[in-house]
Amino acid sequence: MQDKYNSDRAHDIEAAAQRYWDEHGSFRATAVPDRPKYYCLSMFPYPSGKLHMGHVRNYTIGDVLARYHRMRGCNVLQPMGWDAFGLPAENAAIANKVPPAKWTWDNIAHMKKQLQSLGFAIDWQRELATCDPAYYKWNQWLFLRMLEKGVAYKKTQVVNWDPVDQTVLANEQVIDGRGWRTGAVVEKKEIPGYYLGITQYAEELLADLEKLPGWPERVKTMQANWIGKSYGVRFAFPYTLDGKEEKLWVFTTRADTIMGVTFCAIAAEHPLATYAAGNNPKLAAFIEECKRGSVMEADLATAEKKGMPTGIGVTHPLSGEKIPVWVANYVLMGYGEGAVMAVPAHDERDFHFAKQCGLPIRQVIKSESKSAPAIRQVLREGARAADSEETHRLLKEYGDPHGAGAEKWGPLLKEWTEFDQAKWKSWYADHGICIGSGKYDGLNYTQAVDAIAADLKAKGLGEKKTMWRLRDWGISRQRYWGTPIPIIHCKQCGDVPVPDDQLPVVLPEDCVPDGSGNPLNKRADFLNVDCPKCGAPARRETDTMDTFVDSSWYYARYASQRSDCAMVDGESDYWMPVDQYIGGIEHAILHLLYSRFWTKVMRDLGLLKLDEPFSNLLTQGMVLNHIYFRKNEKGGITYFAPEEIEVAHDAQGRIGKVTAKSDGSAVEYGGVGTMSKSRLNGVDPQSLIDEYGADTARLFVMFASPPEQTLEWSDSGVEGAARFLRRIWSLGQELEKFRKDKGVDTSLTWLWNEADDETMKFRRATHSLLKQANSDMQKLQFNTVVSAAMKMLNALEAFGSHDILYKSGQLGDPKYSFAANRQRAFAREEAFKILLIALSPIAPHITHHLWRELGYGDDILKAPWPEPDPAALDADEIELVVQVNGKLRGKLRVSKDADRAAIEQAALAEPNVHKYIGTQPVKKIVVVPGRLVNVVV
RNA sequence: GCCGGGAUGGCGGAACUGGUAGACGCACCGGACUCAAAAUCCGGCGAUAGCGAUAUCAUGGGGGUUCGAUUCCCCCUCCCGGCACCA
Repeated sequence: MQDKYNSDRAHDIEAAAQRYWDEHGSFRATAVPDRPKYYCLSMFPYPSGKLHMGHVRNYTIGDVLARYHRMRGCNVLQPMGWDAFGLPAENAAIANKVPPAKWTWDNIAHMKKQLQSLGFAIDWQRELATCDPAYYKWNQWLFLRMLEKGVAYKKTQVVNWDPVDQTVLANEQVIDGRGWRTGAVVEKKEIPGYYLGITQYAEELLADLEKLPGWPERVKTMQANWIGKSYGVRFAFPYTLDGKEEKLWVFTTRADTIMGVTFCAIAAEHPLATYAAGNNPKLAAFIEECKRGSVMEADLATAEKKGMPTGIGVTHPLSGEKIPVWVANYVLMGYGEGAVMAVPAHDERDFHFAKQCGLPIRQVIKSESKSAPAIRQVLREGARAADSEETHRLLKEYGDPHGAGAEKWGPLLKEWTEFDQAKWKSWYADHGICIGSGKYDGLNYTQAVDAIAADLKAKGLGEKKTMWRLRDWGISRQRYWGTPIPIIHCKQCGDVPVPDDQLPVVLPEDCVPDGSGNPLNKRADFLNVDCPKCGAPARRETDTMDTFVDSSWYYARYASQRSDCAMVDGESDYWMPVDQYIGGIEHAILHLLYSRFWTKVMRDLGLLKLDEPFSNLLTQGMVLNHIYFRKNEKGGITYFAPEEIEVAHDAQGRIGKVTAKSDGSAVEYGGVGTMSKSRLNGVDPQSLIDEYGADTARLFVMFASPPEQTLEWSDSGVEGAARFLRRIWSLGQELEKFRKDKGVDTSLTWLWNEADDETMKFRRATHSLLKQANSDMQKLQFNTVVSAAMKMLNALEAFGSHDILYKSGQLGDPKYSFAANRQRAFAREEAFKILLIALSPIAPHITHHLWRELGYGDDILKAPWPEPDPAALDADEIELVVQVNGKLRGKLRVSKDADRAAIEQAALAEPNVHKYIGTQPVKKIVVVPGRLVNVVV
């Protein structure tokens, strides 16, 4: 074995380990029906060119889990692939005049090499790229099945349209109302496109979130908010137009305020607005203005309230009053009915609009007492809660809820829990008792909504209804680099699906987009086809699918034999669902929601046998780095890369003066932020691998912070990780050297009766650290797993060395008996093995190497994961903490089965305890077994 | 505005179901080795007082429950993230 663990050594052993895994097919996954499986999946990367630090973090987390579960005895599947369609390839093509296909495949080749150099336990035989016709064929195939089922359909939508590029722009590509590339004023345009009926699954998508205890709460709430279920009443305002009876439908969640309606507001796109504009040019102009506005929702939210009267009046369904109808820019055509009842007294938007336009405001709700928090506190804590005026008042009025007042509190309690459970958010702020509402006066929210809904229903003018925020998923993109939508447009037959036997519709790969429109529109060979129905010349659809389609089911494809005859096969029944999915929080809604939807569709088509694709989800935090900059006189900012910076520290270790290496003058420190090109604070993982090797990179990334939190980059932290590996190496070298030199038998066995106390203690430390590491691994808290490994190494080093143990060729430091020395040697070897195994998922190369060098086995991957030895953890004596009035006053060693009385007595006998008790009488003694004694005086 | 998550030394972060706050690492300080530096090794390292043993104060702020609170409850401040004319 070589002396030093340096960069070259690391690269050598890493390459050798990777070769070993490759030659042994170590990570090939085969379905074995009876074996427990673990499907570990990291979100596949977009092949942008090279890996970034986020990838390293993401895939290291996945790899640690894959290796850990494998050593725990699971049959592990960890695949990898490429989310290879998308805009960046087109932009690169425009910039470099290279076809997107070539650019993409080149990037894939490079990034694959980088991934391999990190030693991930990936089954590369299952690799897939979504731009491969063999993959996207099944996008097309499933799309056609959806069409048949009515889950996919065609409709005309309003989009951002760049008139110069002749293409649809995503909301993010519209900057200040102009196209990001052309600078042309973006138009709102209605164009036809294909939609997937995700709303048909809204109820299930919401309800099934409960089946996902292994998902982070925040992701689930984000999805729930996105799906946006709201309960309310849909009802109509009748009116007469040109002698005909018509109805203006609206939706409201606040039917209790219906008697406060002073006008109705409709969206600019509402049919009634179009009608009213017919003989009102001013209104027509206003409607045009509204339509031209940005479709970005955030812009809408901040826009000023504007509106115009239509001149049309409708009848209030309950009071019979005449209500004017206004066109208002704050009403969205896409939600509900595109029309609302306006109650300025109890709705903020209506209020602002009414103020702006001089419309009347009528209060119909009296706020209930603002005592909800107080009620909550009283109900929870009873009579003790009287710490505010409000709780005092309530207690005085009703009595103790857990005592005499229980009966009076009953209804209040019931009401409160109902409100709480239904998450009726702003109960005390907004909900209240009806006033000025005729027969509804005195009713609370629930009662009023019930009564009003019933009355509306009786008149045939409305009923309770559930509304969703979720909209159907538009998948048509006027883009080249994506899955072609398998439709042929025929003059006679209309939109004809491409027959299954003609799939895939292959995307021509030699196109070079020039930035103006979709190049497929210029490809006669692609465009012109015969109608599959009538045979007449027809035109192929040139829109491609949203790339989120590609990523909605790739996990199921990995889990199958990737055959040309089936989208997925029986193998997926074995592997699915994904046991652990790992990826960025930025996918919390779109990708994860689409995938859940897609899985349900595939289930309904009999392709998959599960409701949810991902059992457990880990959303890893972003990677941050320090930001350094200097402001120039004009206010511009110049950024400095961290390696161009010199940081001075004061005697306390605080950051002092920060200077640029180039000119030695001061630079400002801007804290930490995400790694970005513009701020020059990115770190290329390749440079890290080149300098230290993969193990150091992996170790640092896992140690620096828990996986869900942000990770702050630190060069000295990386150095620290490398230092730790060097120490492990030296220890391994010491163990090996001793064996070679002394030729001593390594097959020692543990004989507890030969071991001395120090050895017992050392072994106890080792096994309790193992216990901690195991539980942290289970909790996915890898930073403390590393910390446990570091503690093991510290303990090992402190315990002495084999050099001393085997001095002069005989087994023994003369201080100890021969037998005791043998046990010391055993305990060290055992601890080192445990350390290597515990560390192996995180730093697989060095541990693989040392395991073999030291003759512990052929392959550390085949070593079973160790469990702590209960006998080692068992101590005859335990240490108890002694407190007086809850303050630490001393420590106590007692026998492990000392009884309460003995412990109390021993505690009272402590001199320091005496000192603090003094002459005060002892009130009571709290004994927590195995932990502490607290003497209360 | 609504929803979610946070706040612990100079820094990243530990603390199992309420039980020794600050593990582990980084930075910093002192020492050994060295002609010297780096590397390595040994020691120190929350604040205040004290030569010291030790004491007091400390987990964003205020209150509460408890023998005991970083942990549970109430109120407040600040930070981060998501959604946002959703009727």
